[in-house]
Amino acid sequence: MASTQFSTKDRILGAAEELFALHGFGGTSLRQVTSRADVNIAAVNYHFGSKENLINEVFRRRMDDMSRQRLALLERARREHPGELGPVLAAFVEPALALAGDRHGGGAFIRVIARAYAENNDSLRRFLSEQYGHVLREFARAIAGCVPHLDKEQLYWRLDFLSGALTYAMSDFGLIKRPAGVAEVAHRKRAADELIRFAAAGIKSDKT
Amino acid sequence: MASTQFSTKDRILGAAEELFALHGFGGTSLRQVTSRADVNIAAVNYHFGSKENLINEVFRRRMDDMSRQRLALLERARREHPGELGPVLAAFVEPALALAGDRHGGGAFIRVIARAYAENNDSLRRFLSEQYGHVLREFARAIAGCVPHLDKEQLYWRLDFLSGALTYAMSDFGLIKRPAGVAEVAHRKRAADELIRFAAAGIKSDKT
DNA sequence: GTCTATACGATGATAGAC
DNA sequence: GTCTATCATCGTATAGAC
Repeated sequence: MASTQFSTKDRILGAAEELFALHGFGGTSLRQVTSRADVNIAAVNYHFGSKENLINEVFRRRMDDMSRQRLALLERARREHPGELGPVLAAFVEPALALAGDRHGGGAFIRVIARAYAENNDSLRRFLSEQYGHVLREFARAIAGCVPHLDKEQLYWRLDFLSGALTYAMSDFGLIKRPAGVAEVAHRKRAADELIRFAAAGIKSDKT
Repeated sequence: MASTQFSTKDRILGAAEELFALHGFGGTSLRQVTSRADVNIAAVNYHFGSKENLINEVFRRRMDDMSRQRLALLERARREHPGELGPVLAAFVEPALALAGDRHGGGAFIRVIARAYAENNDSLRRFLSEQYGHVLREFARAIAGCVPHLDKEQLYWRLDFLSGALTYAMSDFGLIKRPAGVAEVAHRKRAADELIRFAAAGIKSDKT
């Protein structure tokens, strides 16, 4: 079979990702997805079972990749800059912002995360915690090693604040918008640098 | 008329807020809303014109109140603690966390906010920016007065990070969970104190 | 002014033929 | 695996009762 061809399943995932990013979940109909992917409407239910599950699979494809990048960068930071907080934060922040800024579905990705907030009790949240909780715990350990005076509870508060700030930055929801004259890559780099500086100061802040 | 009765309009708003929090905008049908509110399906279009406008009005009911509290506390902070960053941040953070912890619908409201991210509702975004942007700008001015060395762009980045961390804290999404033995009010106070300290250090951080 | 009954086109999902 | 056909349900609109 020709390697230039994608499977029906992959074509659906790709089309869904692009459309979700553009118009959101509710704003994207499966008929739009299957039309863009050039497959029959019923194929999405055959391969994914439901629209809900299709959304989860779009998300997983990106999240797995991001987690690998984060852990690889974290290991490098520990090796090359032991005891330094900045490189650890960079390992956490940069793969996420790179993904959010990726034109191919990054927008969809961040919206799935936001949905996980909202569905406070739901299976998506459990899924995230089970699949990717070890990544967060690894970063908690690394940060604790850089800021040993911090007690554990306070460290977790500050990790939560970092995650929240990062999510917000990824979502482009706030005051800051990318100016027309600035390239996407440069904008992401700026966001990462600003966030790392902000969070480093916050995390190092005195206990009392 | 009896004051113990809510109007049709209010019953629709209340039912919508609860259901939006539970199942999202897309996941909540107007028929579910009107069924819970015990009104006819057509009443929502009569009173609100569309589902989209109903969503906006659900936001307005909570946001107007929170914005008033924020601005009142901000004015007091400027009067009683001129030049101090902490009280300004407290004026921004505390009304939001109080709303998130309020048993009367506020808890539902924060989940509604997360839904807004998740579903990338552009018109809701525009609505929020138009209606409440002046509050954020007022805080930007106040913070700039406390940290004059910060240039404007950097200030806006940091305000976005603060907003993100605050939203995350409001949602109870992260690693930190309220322990069973801690009262809701005490947990909110702890969250506010931790966030104010974290953000103050981040905002004051040196430019380079 | 408020509200209801009802209808319309589009959607997500499913069953069964191929 | 993929299709066509079909179904319940969705948001919205309208006509008219009180």
